[in-house]
Amino acid sequence: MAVEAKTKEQLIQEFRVQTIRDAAARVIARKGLDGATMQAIADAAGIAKGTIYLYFQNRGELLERTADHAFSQLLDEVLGILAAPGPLPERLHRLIAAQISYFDERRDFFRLYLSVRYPEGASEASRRERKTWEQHKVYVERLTVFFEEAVARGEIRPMDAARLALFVSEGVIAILIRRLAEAESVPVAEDVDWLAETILHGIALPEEEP
Amino acid sequence: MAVEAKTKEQLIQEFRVQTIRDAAARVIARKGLDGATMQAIADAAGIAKGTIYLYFQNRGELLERTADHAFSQLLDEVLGILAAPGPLPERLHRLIAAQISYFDERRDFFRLYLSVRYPEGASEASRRERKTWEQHKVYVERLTVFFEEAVARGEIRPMDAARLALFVSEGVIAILIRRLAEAESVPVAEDVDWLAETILHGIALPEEEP
DNA sequence: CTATAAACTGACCGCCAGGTCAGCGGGCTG
DNA sequence: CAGCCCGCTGACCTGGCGGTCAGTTTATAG
Repeated sequence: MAVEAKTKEQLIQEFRVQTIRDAAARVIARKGLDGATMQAIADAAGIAKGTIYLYFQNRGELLERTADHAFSQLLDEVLGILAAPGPLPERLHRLIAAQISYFDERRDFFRLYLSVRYPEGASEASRRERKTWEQHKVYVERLTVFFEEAVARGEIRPMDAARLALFVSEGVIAILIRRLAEAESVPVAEDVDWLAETILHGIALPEEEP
Repeated sequence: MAVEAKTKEQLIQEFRVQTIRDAAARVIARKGLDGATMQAIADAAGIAKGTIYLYFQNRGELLERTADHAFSQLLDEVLGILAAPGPLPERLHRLIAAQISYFDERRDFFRLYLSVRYPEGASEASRRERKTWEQHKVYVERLTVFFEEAVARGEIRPMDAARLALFVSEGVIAILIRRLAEAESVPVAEDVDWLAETILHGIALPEEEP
């Protein structure tokens, strides 16, 4: 009895948390971080503002957990690809495809992603949003290791893996910005191919090929 | 007399505008966009808050003109490089060098740059900051033409110039993020070389070279 | 059906931002 | 030197935000 009741409570709790998170994500996507007021989120969730505070400590926690949840799925997928075996070009391709597809199917989340991605400037940054996007850091770090291993294995030419990791992650964003800017985009596969190809071989003319 | 007086007025006007713009840039750099309140900017400029409104309509205009002014110098330089003759690798190199050097010497401005760079999300974006960074658009458009011409001239292999332009501009940002994240950076030249090299030749092993 | 507890509500609070404007004072004119 | 002009000031206003909590509604138990 006690156990069952507790479980039920937890389910309801979880359901409410999820409802609020989803509403927050929708509002941020539509109006940006600044436009995502507690009232707007409450309205979007169809509840009263006060109710949010039964499930989240404050606005900061809500935003943070919204972002964490929204991207944990993508992060898992990406880390899986990084951990899997296979030739580098194929894994790089899958890596890029996963990210572009994710945001292409959830265009609104990209705005949330951008809002949250950059390190709050050095020095005495405002207290707002301290945690600075833990997941993105994990991703870049893991990507760095990925390239380090590729260099060690002789799959790519020797180069600074950390620089490369950031370069690749920004390259994905470049393409996404372009995709989302235009109303009707080319197929995802085209952008993925282009990006993988460009990162692998650069833009210069091939030196000597048949 | 009238003319001279008018000139003097204009000089004073311009001096005030510049003082305020500079103060705004400093504050944004130190505290971020959100932390750049009118009061904070006034304090930094050593004037009263009300005075700002004698020279700028409102906060939006001040921020916009601050950004415009801060980067017009960089934009001029970059457009000059794009318009100049020379072999593509060299021009690409100079292009990257100009941007990285600029922000390396004015690290604080990079924060301002990031704040302002992205298109305000589609749909019914908040009225805040409408103009969406005209200069950056000009830069990317001009860069697109630059690559189109390079393709036409056979200097690089055929590829989508618009995609490439965005890719290059984001690549610069990737390196800048990395530079500014670490306290003591490697020489600018190293990063520039790396980026130009990577964009030109990619990361794959060379096919067949001596 | 009633009593009690839990979940929910939204009017309210304090705070702080952008923006205003009546008045102050330093310098130019006559 | 008097007095006016005008750039400048900063106390003040207004609005909207995050956050609270007394009161209401709803669910559960007996």
